Amino acid sequence: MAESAKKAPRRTKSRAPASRDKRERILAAAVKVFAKHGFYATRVSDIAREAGVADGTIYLYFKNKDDVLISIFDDRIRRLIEVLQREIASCDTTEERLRRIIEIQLGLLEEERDLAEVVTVNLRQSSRMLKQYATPLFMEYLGVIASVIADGQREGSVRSDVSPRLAARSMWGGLDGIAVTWALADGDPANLRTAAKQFASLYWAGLASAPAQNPR
Amino acid sequence: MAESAKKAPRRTKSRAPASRDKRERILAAAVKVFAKHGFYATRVSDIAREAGVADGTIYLYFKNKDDVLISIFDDRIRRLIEVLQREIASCDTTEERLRRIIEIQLGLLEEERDLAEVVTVNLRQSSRMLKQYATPLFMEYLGVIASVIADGQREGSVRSDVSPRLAARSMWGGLDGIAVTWALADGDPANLRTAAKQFASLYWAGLASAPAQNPR
Amino acid sequence: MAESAKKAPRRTKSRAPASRDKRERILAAAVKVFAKHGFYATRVSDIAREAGVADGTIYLYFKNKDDVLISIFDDRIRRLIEVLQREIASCDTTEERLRRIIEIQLGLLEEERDLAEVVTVNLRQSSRMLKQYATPLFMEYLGVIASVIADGQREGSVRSDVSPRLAARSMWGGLDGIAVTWALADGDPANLRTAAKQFASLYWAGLASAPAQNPR
Amino acid sequence: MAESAKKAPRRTKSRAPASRDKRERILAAAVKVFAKHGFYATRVSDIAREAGVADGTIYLYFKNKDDVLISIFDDRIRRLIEVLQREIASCDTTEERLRRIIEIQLGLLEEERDLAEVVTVNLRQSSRMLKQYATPLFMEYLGVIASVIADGQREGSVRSDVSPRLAARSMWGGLDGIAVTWALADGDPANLRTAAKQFASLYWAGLASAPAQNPR
DNA sequence: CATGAATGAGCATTCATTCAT
DNA sequence: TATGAATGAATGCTCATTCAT
Repeated sequence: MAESAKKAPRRTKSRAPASRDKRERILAAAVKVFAKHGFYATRVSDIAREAGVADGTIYLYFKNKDDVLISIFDDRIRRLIEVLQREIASCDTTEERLRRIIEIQLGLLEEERDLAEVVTVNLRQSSRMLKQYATPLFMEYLGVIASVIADGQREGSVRSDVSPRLAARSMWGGLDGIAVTWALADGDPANLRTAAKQFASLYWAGLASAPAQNPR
Repeated sequence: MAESAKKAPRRTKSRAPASRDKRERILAAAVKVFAKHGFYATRVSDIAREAGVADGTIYLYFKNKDDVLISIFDDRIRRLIEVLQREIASCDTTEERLRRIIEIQLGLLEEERDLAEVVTVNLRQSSRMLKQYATPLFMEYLGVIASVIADGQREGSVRSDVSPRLAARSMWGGLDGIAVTWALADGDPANLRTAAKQFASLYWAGLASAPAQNPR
Repeated sequence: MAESAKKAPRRTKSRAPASRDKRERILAAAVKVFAKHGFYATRVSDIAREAGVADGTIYLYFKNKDDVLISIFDDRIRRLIEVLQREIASCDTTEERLRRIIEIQLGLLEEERDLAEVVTVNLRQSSRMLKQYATPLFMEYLGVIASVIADGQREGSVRSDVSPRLAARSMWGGLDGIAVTWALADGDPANLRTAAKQFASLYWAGLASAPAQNPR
Repeated sequence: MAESAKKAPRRTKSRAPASRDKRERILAAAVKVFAKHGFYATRVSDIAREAGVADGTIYLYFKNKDDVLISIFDDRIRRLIEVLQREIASCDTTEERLRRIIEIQLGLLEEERDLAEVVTVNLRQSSRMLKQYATPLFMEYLGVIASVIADGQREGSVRSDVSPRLAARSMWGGLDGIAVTWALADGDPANLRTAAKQFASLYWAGLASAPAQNPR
């Protein structure tokens, strides 16, 4: 504290909206490095360097490394759910709603590929504790999709012989499968948009109650 | 934990049968502990204890811990592909073939839940190296499904406006999504069988070229 | 544990100087334990304990165990070379210079017997990497001696029918041979001083260009 | 023993003068690999492979890895001492005897460079136990040289103001120094022979009692 | 609040040695 | 005797976490 020569430069940002800002910066950094190297291969110091803070600082905002990952889920997925719900509300038909969800979930890959990678890849490795935290949130996300489907069943646009929950699971899984292989293989945005359209068509064809919905 | 079955022979050093048998035992043990604690949380000594061998013995059969995981993929998935191809050959229609694949992939969960967990969970965490090894094999697996779909398109039973590759991806993903949430949630075999039926219906409805295949 | 000696200076927040101290302490500890047990038999934790630091701390200052040994060579021999050159500069004749070198090299044994042991013993075991690092430095040391001899030849005090390089090698070897056997055998400082005198006489007699240099 | 398919090939030599022969082969192999990689970096299995025997076989002939190195010293140096003594006996003058010793010790490098490397390099690393065994033998070797010098002093050809023991040490050391740097640097046999001549001249000039022995 | 040097538990891997065959 | 699969103790190194400044 008495060392003069040190305080001067202060390269760690402008000090103003500190707390909130720094937490955010750490999360963003974590998303980036987790996506690149995976949770286990990422060192806390990697996150710190990427965020431009000291290692110890991370422990002022998060309980431990696990907590950083948990917080990503918490922050980001919660936000995603909000976006989803807003979009859903602005759609008129169930088909449109599902199409929108598909676009958003796959679109996430383009806009925030890192985040998608983290959510997708890291949901599974996780320690027990992490699983405990991440699962409910993930279930909530699935719940949003499931309720769109359930609503569709109620209004008659969706066949009633499938469990909304199951349909939601398989939709999420299908999208995830596309995402994983897309990331593994080409990574071309154009292909992704084509994939979104085809998947939507496929999925809605499977789900719609009416006859003849397969486009010729 | 195999306590009973193991203690009897105990360090009587039944040297003879060795090699093949022991490698197999290590792999089986690895599947078990990887499934329970995940790849990263599993120590090599855990595998060794489970397999009833010394730590060092593992290195007589595998290059390192990564190699154990890779070998699981290699051995097991290769076997799975063989089973799949045999089953496919014995089916008459594309619908039947896809239904069979769905049953097998989900059925794997019941018979070899640990293996399914390992394959499912660990395909993604993995180091670069692992990814390198696992991906081609996984692509081969997808290829089997894709070719069934392509065949279906050729014979006219499958709509031709979707890429077989994409359809395969989303099918695998859907099944995987069901598997993950099933494992995370209930884990009741009955539910799994129901899920298989519903998913098959859903998926085929989406994929079939003809009209009106949605059961009333 | 160095409790006392450490807390005092603690002034400079600028990590480097504070570090300097600890790095030095680790090197000193390493010299001590390497000398006692040899490089291979010494565990990193031995060095750490001797230095009063944690195992991990060593890796803040050195890349690995090899690097510790390399650093000893680097630091110490560089220092030795400097001393040598300063001393050489302050001598008037070649004979005096060589006598001085002999005294210094053998004298090192008394003052820093551990260091001498490490330098002497470990120059040879070493991994390839170590050899790579140690050799050039050692060659530089030999070069100092060789240039003294070459100067002697130029001014006519040293016979010109021997290669300065070879003469330097054999001088270093002779001193080293004395050192090794001295350490192995008695270890009596008095004997060492006698040895230094006799060797100087012997060596100069062999090297001098003039006749009759054997003292009666 | 009951496995038929195994005994047939019998690639492990002709079985006749087994024991002696095999021990010898192991020692020769050990010299080779110790020279190449050093004692510590050499695995017992390396020696075994080089010798064409099984790992376990080595323990039928030697107590442990250390014992192999000790045995090399014992066998080889004992032999070297014998050679030296025979050669010495066949020389007429002290000068000639020393010249012969120099030639033999340096010549060893050419003929049995590996052995020289082992003796030279490994004398020093060694565990305590090894030191215990190797030192006396080494001292015996030095004793041979020392006694030649002592004889020379008695007959008046060698100056009497140096300790024969010290002279022997420095001679061995000088030769060793030349050897080490020769191995490190060029490795050209021609240079080695030149070195032998120069060193002999240098050394004898230093040691001789008479005046004017420096060749013009 | 922020820092980053220090800590030390934890773990993969190696390899000398044993021993059933 | 000879074998080599199996053993398991031993250890270098990493990295999440702490805490004095």
